[in-house]
Amino acid sequence: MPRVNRPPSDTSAGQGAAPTLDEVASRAGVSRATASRAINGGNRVSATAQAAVETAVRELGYTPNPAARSLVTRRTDSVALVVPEPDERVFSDPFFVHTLRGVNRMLATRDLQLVLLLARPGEEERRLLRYLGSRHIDGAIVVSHHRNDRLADHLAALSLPCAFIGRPWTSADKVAYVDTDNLAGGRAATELLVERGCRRIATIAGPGDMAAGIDRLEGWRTTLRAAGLADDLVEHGDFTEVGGEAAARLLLERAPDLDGIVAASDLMAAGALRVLAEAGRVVPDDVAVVGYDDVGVPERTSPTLTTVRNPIGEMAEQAVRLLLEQIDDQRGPRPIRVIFPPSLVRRDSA
Amino acid sequence: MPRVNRPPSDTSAGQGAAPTLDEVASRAGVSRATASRAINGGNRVSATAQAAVETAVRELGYTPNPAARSLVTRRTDSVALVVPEPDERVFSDPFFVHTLRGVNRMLATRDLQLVLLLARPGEEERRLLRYLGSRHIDGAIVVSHHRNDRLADHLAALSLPCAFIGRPWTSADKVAYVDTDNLAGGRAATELLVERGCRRIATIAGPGDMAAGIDRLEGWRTTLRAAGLADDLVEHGDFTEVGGEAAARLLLERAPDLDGIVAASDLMAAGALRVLAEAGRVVPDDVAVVGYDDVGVPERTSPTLTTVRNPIGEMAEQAVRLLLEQIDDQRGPRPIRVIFPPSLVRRDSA
DNA sequence: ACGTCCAGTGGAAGCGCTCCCACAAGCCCG
DNA sequence: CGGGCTTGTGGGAGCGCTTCCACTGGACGT
Repeated sequence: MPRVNRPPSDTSAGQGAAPTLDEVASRAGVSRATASRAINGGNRVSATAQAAVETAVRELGYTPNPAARSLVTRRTDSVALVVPEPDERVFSDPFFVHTLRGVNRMLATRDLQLVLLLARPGEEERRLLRYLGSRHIDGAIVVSHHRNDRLADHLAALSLPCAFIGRPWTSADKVAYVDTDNLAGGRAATELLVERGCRRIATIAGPGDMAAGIDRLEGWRTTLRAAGLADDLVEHGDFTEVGGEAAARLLLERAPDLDGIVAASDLMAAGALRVLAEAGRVVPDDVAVVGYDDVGVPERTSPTLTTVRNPIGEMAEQAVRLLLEQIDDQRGPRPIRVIFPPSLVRRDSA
Repeated sequence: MPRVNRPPSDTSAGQGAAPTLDEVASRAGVSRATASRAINGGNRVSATAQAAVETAVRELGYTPNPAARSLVTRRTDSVALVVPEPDERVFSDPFFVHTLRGVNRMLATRDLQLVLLLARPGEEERRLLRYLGSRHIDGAIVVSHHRNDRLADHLAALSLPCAFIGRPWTSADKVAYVDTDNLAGGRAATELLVERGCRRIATIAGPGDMAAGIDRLEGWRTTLRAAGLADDLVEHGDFTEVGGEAAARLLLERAPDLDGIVAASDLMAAGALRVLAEAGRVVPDDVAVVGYDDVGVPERTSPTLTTVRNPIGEMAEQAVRLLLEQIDDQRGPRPIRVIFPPSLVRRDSA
């Protein structure tokens, strides 16, 4: 006695229920196995069978059931983008936005889906880890920003394929990551000003709990010391324009004679430009300004911003590539790292 | 002869392989059925069995396999957030960012995952629709922004549970959506200025292909006409600060005597404030300014911005609620709509 | 002529889970 | 004290798919 569990109406063409592989197979006059092969790349399938299956698929509007598929393949074809989000900064940051788009674009080419995981530390982090450990996704890309973020440890322990964008604070030797050389970037920006003849060079540094902030500041500092200049003019900003304005005002107050500013982000540099203009300083003649990132902002300021280019697109791309490698040859995660060199982009502000 | 397909090493405790329900069950001394019940809410399970299962789960570090589960339940417990993304505007818009966070927060409470789907019209849209039609997700939230966006039609045809944030351009009678009354908002802002005594009131409108832009503009226009004032001072911006600056400059040039500006976003209003300050106009005495949205920006401008509050958080929340209703009682999608009234928030700029 | 090989194929065994159903107790009621 | 409950339980049948394996027949080498 065959089981008939479906609603009676379903005996008909059944618009409501999605077609299954069985239906495709019988319509194409082949077995389920052959139909499956035909659909997945057509290995070891005769041309006739292939064509028949393709026709059946089209006529039925068949789409494979992803749950059934991933139950057996143990792949979900989706990867997580993990964003520790202690505040809204992440989103206002063009850096992050471009990362997101880069990752998304790259994944799309491989037909992988992006699952966005926002998680503040604390309760949400537990949820996050639980999720990551549940075979929901094939791997994770982590936008690593903040200091006390033990995600890398946990991911390494989970042995889930993952790639960090930005060096993780812990377990940097256990996971794969891409990064730029922020130290070199900070140095390059500062050296430009020194060579230009600036002698009183300030910096608007990033937050002290983010690698990008710390390293760029350090690059600024070493360069100044090497040049025998004072390195006392430091104000921290939060990578935003408003933060940059506030910092610039403070600096101007502390050192009315300053003749150069290295900002740790373009947005902060833009804020500084505005403050300098208000204060009647001419850029770059009175004060030269260098930004950081070069994504979107620098062309639009006035004057246009000389900046250190952060190859965000390539970084995102590379991160995805590292991730896919790990997913593909399942020897587990491997701690590869790729560091991109920064490059100076000269425009009008310095 | 039993099938032994696993690698030999797996006979042992098998750290590598994830534990299955079977293992939990046998460890707890119950059947798989009982274990399943215990894990899913514990209905019709004795206290002892419940406890035994919970212990086993903990000891084994068991997590249900989502693929297996959704294969039978026909639920994936994840919903898509669809963002038509013709350009980067979406991300720089605080409105969008807050929507994202609101949706995410709301979904988190129900343990649903957010799958972010960015799709430019064109090739990517095909991919998107294919994805949506494949039982990958239980439903979709669509941030509806742009005019020639036929997503609503397609979703209605797919009969996939969905909810739009912002009235869709087509099929508005077939799908559920939440929106604010942008017309009323535009009116309220303008009326405030009229009552204040402004007589030469300009507007910085949003893009002409977005509902929010059009409706707010229309609200401005009807109010001015009703008051017997001229409605010729219109400049369009792109919802950004830079756009607002440009528009304000243009307006000031066209009508040096203007005494009021209604901006379709806070960011544009902030840009206008800056231009007005540069031009030596005192806000609100010379020129009164009203913004729109009230999310983050208005408190930080100087002077602080009077604005029309857009209840973004509640909208996102409500959208998720509409979606969940449809998902829960599977009578298919229903075209409910919820319109939020805007409210005026008075600060210093008007 | 015969074995060998290999491209194609279908049968069937699961992947790990939920849930229907049958069944065993214990309970209360008349 | 037997019939009906409710409550808890396990057996087992799938969900829709991939993939192992055994098998066929024709092309090929010797």
